[in-house]
Amino acid sequence: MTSETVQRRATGAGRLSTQDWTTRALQLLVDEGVGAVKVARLCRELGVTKGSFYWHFHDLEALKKAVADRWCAETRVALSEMASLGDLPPLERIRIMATQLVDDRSWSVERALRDWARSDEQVAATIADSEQHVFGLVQDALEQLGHDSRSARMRAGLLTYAGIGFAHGQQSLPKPTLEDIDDLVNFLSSEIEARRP
Amino acid sequence: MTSETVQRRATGAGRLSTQDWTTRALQLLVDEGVGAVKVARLCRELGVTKGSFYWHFHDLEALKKAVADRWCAETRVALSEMASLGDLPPLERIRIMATQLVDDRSWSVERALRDWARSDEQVAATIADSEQHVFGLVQDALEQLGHDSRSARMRAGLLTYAGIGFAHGQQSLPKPTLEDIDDLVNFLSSEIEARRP
DNA sequence: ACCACACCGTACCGTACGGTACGGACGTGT
DNA sequence: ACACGTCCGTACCGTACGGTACGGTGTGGT
Repeated sequence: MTSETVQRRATGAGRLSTQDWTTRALQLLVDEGVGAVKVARLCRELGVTKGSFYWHFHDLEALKKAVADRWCAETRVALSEMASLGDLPPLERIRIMATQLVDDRSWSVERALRDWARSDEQVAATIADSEQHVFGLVQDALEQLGHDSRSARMRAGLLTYAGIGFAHGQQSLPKPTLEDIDDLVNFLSSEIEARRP
Repeated sequence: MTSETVQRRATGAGRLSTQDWTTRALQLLVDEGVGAVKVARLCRELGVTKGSFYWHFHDLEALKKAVADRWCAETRVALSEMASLGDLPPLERIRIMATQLVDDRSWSVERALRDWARSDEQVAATIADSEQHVFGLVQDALEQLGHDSRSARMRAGLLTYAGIGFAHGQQSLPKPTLEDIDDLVNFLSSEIEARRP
């Protein structure tokens, strides 16, 4: 039933569902920031008027909350999929996460959602959870490689913060290649050989 | 003359200068994001009306440009001060940069300005310059420590991205202590001992 | 004393936006 | 065929905002 509705709206005809609004709102949010998600703008892009919007949602906050709820759910799914990599060797887990972060277009929604989090508690909480989750995965992998907790904590934090930074960086710095990622993973898993005075 | 004007405005009396507007605008920008810097809001907080604003600036864009110009200038000064660390030992240079990044409150303006950069070309360009500059400093320091260019590039990118990420991260991850930074710097300057199969 | 200018207040306009009230079209079950 | 609920269009309101026009006020120079 819902799939049919979405299908019809995708072709331009038919009625709108809640998901149609949230998807378009999320797209607007990613492309042009929080300030671009407005009622009139959404209605114009969906080919409807405000009468439709205020039938589906009580107000703008309700729409934003729906978007946040949906994104939080999808993020939880993605994180659980990451956790299901537990049977792979630790080095491979880290490599996959690093590669996925760089290669995927997920950093664009990451960036948009992260500045939305400045004005929305729920989004901020979900992002914080996401950070801690990734950090924990990397830390566990490093500890399984024989690193003590202090070393694993430092290196996992370094990689996690670097991932966040990569999402927010301008494109001024050279984008790391697959070889760079290999170097990086090998580097992160290496032992400290000697300290220089 | 200007100092007197600023002084008097700081105590509540007197006329306003251009700097009074830019400082308050920057403060608003940092605290509540780009959407909070409005004419009426600024006038209310400065105890003036719009007649004053539109005498100092032609429109809102002019005010934003003034803020951007001023911040860009201050950033250039900070970067040149960083470059004046050239005579210090390389490890110390990296440690100072890392410590300053974590300890200082500069990350709050960093974060605000970086999402402003999404809608402003000048701000985006300045941030990109800043990134490349920091990256270059770290890379040079690592090369002076004997690392080949490929290794230095990877490690400098890792640290730079981690710095950006630290500015944008929620406070969910543990804030690195001074000891953590020591570990981090030692780790970044270490040699790869052995690769695990 | 007077003038000129920097600085600001007052009043006003156009527009964009969030939100409301209400009616009409369309399908669906009986 | 009838009623009912879903979904949306139309018209309208209040407000907040960017911007303009113009008059007033204080201060420094001559």
